Amino acid sequence: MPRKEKLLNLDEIKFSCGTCSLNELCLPHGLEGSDLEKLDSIIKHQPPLQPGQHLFRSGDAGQSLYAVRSGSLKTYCTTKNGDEQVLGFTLPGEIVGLDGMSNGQYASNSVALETSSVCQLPFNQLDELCSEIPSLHRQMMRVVGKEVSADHAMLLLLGKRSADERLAAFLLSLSARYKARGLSATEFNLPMSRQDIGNYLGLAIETVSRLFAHFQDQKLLRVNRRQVTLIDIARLEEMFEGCTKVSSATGS
Amino acid sequence: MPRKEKLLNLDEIKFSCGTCSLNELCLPHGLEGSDLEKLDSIIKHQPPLQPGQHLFRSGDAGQSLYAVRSGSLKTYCTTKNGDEQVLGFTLPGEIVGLDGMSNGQYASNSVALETSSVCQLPFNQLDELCSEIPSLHRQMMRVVGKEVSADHAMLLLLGKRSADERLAAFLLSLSARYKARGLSATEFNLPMSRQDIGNYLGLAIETVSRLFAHFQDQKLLRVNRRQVTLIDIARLEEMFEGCTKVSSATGS
DNA sequence: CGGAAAGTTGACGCGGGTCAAGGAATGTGG
DNA sequence: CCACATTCCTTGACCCGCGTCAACTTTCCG
Repeated sequence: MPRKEKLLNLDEIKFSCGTCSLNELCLPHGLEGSDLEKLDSIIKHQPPLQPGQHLFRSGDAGQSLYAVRSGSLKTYCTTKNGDEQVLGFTLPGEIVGLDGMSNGQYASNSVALETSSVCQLPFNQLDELCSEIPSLHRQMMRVVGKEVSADHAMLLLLGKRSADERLAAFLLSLSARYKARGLSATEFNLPMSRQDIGNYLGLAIETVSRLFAHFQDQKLLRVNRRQVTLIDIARLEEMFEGCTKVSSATGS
Repeated sequence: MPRKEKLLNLDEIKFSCGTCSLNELCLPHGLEGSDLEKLDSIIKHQPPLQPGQHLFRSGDAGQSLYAVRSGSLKTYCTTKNGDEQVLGFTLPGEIVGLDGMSNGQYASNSVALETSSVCQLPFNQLDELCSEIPSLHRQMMRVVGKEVSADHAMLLLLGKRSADERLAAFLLSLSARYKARGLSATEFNLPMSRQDIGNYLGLAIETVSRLFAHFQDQKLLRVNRRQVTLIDIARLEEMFEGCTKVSSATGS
């Protein structure tokens, strides 16, 4: 099948950190030349994930970080009595799987919300590379520090903020992250369901739905199912004055 | 002043990772011999912190991690409108300051709850040492992964759990951490105020007070101001079935 | 076309926040 | 040693934000 082979080759060319448009947002940020190639050489590529397909599950003997290349993921954990807490959403250029570094198995689950592809970075090879390339080690630490900061901002959100402040913060975070990826800051599709949003923000799904309606009444945004248009970002920000920006782990 | 000099020498001898009883809980875990000495050599010691004294503040150009040697710290962040969210409490052997790794300044504040001493670990020297000692790099990653896992467990707690489940989880976490340090798992002093507990758990101070009274009525524990005696740990755990254990960043 | 999943909207009630008052421990100056 | 203030904690009364329950609509998908 020569046709398939050709496609694979094309993929391999396209999937290098050096030519990846997310480069600056992602782990390679700050790396150059041969260092970039070394990082490239340890990355394993996989067939894209289908919606609903898991990248890893809690308890999996996971030994890799993953950088999202396209699509989006949802990370969540579950309790023994079965209910689920959404921990975050991962957009292209962001890293997922950090909680697997503690003891060799993941403490959370990660599932594709849409068709998504990821770059797999095995821990042990990444570790080795970090000794060779000091700036990679430093970049790893930055990514990790960012994740910790983001989680802390989220703790503040859940601990102190009212329902409308939470939703405003969530939309602003998405907006900023899309903008950083060269997409529109005001018009985007939500990759996740109301269920997921509510769960993530510690709110009932009905509350989320009502808040969207309420925001629309106030001319803060327009919303039609998953299509959102932010109209008055300034007032949304004002409404949410004072919280550190909520974002996921990224480079830089 | 020969007397002072002698004291200082004693301190220096006592304050080495090799002889520290927290060794196994802390960053040096897994290191031996000369590696341990190298780590020791980059640690800066400081005069103990007094209650209420800050280790660092949000925005400080912080360039260090800190390992708590004795006492306890509270980490918190603030919003522009002034209110405060407690992010965690740090006990001996635990690491604080990870969120300073992302961009060279801390995103949170850390303050001593009682007289406390810490070991200061400058990032840049730690980075260098990580290239030299691969197992230190791996241990750093474990510590960081653990912090992320703990934060995720906390997100679940705030997002999904009722007030009594939150307090039960908090007490069990403290109990387990004291036990790991060779202290009693059933009798301990709370180093933090009701205010801090409530803030940390996303509850009003009055709610915390009422819950303590309620738990006491149910013979789950005895409490007198900050002195707590857990009577029925099994029922506390049952009450909190299903949440991952909440703990702070530690070694191993 | 039918059945399920996702989203919306309204009615109701409870968990826990808020307000207020008072007690207990600790500190401070006389 | 005592009056007094201050801080920390407790307890009660009230009430509101948001969860829960339920009915309905819309979209999705085989």
